[in-house]
Amino acid sequence: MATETKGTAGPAIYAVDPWAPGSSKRCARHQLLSDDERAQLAKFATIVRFNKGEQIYSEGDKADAVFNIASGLVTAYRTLTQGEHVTSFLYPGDLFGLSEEGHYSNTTRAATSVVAYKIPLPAFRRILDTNADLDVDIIVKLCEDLREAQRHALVLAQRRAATRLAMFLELQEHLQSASGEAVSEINLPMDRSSVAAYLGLTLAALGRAFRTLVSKQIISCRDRHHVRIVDRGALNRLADEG
Amino acid sequence: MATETKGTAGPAIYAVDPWAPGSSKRCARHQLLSDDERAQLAKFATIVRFNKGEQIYSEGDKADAVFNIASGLVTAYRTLTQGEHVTSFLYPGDLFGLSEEGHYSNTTRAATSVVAYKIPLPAFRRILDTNADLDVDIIVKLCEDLREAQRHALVLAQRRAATRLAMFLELQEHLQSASGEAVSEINLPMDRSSVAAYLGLTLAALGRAFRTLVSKQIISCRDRHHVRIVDRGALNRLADEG
DNA sequence: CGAAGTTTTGATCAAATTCAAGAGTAGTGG
DNA sequence: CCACTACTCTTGAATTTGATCAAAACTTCG
Repeated sequence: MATETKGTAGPAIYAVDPWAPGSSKRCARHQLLSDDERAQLAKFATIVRFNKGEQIYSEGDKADAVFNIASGLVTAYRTLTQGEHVTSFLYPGDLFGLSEEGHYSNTTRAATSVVAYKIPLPAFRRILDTNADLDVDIIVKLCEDLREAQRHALVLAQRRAATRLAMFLELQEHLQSASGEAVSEINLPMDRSSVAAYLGLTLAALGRAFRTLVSKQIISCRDRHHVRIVDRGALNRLADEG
Repeated sequence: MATETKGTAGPAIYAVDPWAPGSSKRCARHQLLSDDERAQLAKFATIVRFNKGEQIYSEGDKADAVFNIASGLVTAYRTLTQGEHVTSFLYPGDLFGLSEEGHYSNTTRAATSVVAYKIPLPAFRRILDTNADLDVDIIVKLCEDLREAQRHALVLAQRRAATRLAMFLELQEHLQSASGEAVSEINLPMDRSSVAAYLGLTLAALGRAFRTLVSKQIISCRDRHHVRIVDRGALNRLADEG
């Protein structure tokens, strides 16, 4: 596990280059920030650690800092009268705590143990004001987040549970391959109930969807957090033909 | 076909102030751009007009310009094998065509007749590079778009059709009140099938949902594009308790 | 090992989809 | 101005699918 301390590497924002002529490697994410930018941000950032299950901030809290994940997985969610809705899963290189108007718009919780940079909002704004390049980086990152949220909506618009799961698995695989990890197996660090809440399904329906995909020989599960794609063609068909 | 003429007043981007201390008027949107910024953008912008139903750009097209709506309603959607999924409805003051990586990520179509500013991407990037304030404005706008997309996902995560419709109506009303319009009646310029595609429902299910809300005396429909809220309490309850 | 929590599985019930037909709205041209 | 056509929208009946409720299997952790 990557343990970082103050002043070594600094915050990092990973994203695909949006201006690139849509050529060869459309999917590779890379570090947006220059060493100088990282150093500048690091000056004001503190390293914070959260244990699995610990809350980072709550929906409605006064927003006083933005966070940048160094390692671990964060779940962003909203609490409704009838249950939880998971807004997004946040990975290393992601920036969060930004999209608000004075108050955080959702609750965030460490899904695994998490190490993150915490940057006070005033400092962050000051850096934004003085560093035009960083502005553009943030814009790039936000565009990516926006696309991601739209993809999430696309998943939720699907009728069949198996389709939603198939799309989710492809999404996760894509995320992992884009960040350079090995893709022989899809890693799902979050627990089932979070996946269910992300996919707008009950735990029961999600379980059934997994069973369906496994019994159709489309995927196989080593354990609850490791899925292997057996028949990619069938998975693709499920994902885009509904 | 779209006719173009040179800009007069200039682009305008409307959004809520995200840094404002979460005090009194949390919902009011205002013009983000200064006169100077608008003038600068106007120098490179052309005015384009689209008739109802006309396509503005297609998913996958090379992204060569961003658009800013002056008047009218634009529908952004993706085409799937099984039908259309509406990503978002775009209103005057909205900016679109930005969230891509060299290629547009969805298709846009004029839902009514539309007047928009078209800003070539190279010029837009140049302005971004030289104008730090504009960067921040774009960031603010993107954060708002992101929240919007997340709200959309929240709507789609709802199980009952009547709930989705209730949330949609509240969203539309909120949008209209935030832009200063009268709110005695909710205006739905788009057609039913677009609403259904936005809500992830079939036309049939949406029709039934409307009928349910009307028969329960929660709303009343003057015609297909004008809805009045009769029992706001009940609508709220439906929207947040599922 | 045992206990609390999490996940799978099963049977019933409610709700949306599908398919098909009927009403309502434009929009066109005589 | 009305009638005609094409289109959009609503309504109805049968089927599919997920939710719900409840119980059993599996994990995890003390």
